Amino acid sequence: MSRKQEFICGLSHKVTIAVLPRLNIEELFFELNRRKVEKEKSIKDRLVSILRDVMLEEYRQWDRRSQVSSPGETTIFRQNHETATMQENVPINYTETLLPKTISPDASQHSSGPDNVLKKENDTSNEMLMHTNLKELHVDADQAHLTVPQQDQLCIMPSPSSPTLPPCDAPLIQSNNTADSRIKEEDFAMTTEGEVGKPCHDEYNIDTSKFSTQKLNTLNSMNTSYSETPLESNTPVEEAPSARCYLPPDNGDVPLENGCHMFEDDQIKQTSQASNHDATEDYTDDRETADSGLEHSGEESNEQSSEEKPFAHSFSKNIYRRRHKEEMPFMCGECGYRASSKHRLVGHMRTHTGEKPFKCNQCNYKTSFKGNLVQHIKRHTDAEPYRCELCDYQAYQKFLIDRHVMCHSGVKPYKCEECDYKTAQKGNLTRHKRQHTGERPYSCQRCDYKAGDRSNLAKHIKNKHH
DNA sequence: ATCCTGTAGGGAAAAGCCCGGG
DNA sequence: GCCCGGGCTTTTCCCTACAGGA
Repeated sequence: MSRKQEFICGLSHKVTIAVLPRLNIEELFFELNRRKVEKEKSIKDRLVSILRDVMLEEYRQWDRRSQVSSPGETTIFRQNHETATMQENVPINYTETLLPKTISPDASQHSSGPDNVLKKENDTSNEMLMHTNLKELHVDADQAHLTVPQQDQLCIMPSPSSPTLPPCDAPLIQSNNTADSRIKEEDFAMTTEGEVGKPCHDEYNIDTSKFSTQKLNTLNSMNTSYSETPLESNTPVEEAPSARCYLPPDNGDVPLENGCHMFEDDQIKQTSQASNHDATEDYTDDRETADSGLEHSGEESNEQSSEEKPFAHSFSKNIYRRRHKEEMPFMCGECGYRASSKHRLVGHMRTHTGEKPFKCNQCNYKTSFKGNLVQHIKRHTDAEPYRCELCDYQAYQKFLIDRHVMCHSGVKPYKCEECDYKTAQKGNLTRHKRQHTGERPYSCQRCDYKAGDRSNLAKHIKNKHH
């Protein structure tokens, strides 16, 4: 798929088809419903496949229309779900990502009304959240010149009776205008869904009346200052963060910079809490029981520990599992990455901003993650705590010693599908496959030589041109 | 000289796990 | 006691360099 397609077929401004597998099944259903595609009971992979096909078809239709229309000029418009069909309007981009909190069989029974408009409900357990990023309508740079149409072409003016639609009083911002990445209230505009409140499936009903717009109050002045203590003798220097992070004023969704949003999923929370009891009965964790026996080795101590706090132990652990494995309420609007907590998402956002606040004071190394700096600093020490029992190899990372031991064992889990080649490292298989594809991405600047491996090109240059 | 492979170093990013405070 | 934020550690993925045999 071309980069162009990747960007155009997104669920929202920058979310691409590649993100589809990371969406919740509820989100997939919702997006399908939004596109008026008949859904079926299906596993998530199937839904992803369906939605991907739909999005590609939309793009193809749009592409054909673009070619028919005057070349060199493309108009941004939004799909009017009320009046237009997919054949008539093919969206370049969607400006909002709607995240239903849950799919309830009786969701259609939920009331809807004006009270829900832009209202932070006291009980948010049933609230479905959405976020918008109208201002970040991105179109690939190599696309045709964009003409911003009139406001009525851009925005779907919400019906007065629509319970979820704030007024659209601002035109969409031209896609390449990204100077100010902050989301303003005026930038919000929800499309009126033709299927609002209408069951989309016998069992999976999405009541869009339960959606509310995210809270728009951003605390721009808040700074994500880092207060890292120096790492022992190496004392990594900490840079002042250049990017600000938008933190939630309350329980609302949180727009972060660069289209990053956080979602508060109270419904999921409630569901998880409701399931806590059952989960605790099934939960066992060998490692934790082992840890509890540090002072008293053996099964006895473990059993004793469990007896002392039979419920607290499993409940606490269960909370951990719920937090870190089941709930992922914080989503990055850039790539669809989901995090279990805000600080994880903040860290993730550094991968998009390029912020690298952690610096090694012994070299120029910078990183976005403190843990990586800790790993890096080990390089500057002589300590290599991991040693191979079969040879003299030593490593400062456990992963390195594990991989090394794998070489001794002769285990080669990566197999080529086209020949009998096997290897212990995935990268080797990737490199090997270039033989079958004939790919030689590394070209010599001084002759016609091309290599499938960078090191071979380096050898060639060294031998031929030096 | 070139191709191919094995091995290993290291960075980036995310996940796992834990703890303290509200 | 519970929940949340956040810190530290570990794991995973990927790219790359280097050496050596064919």
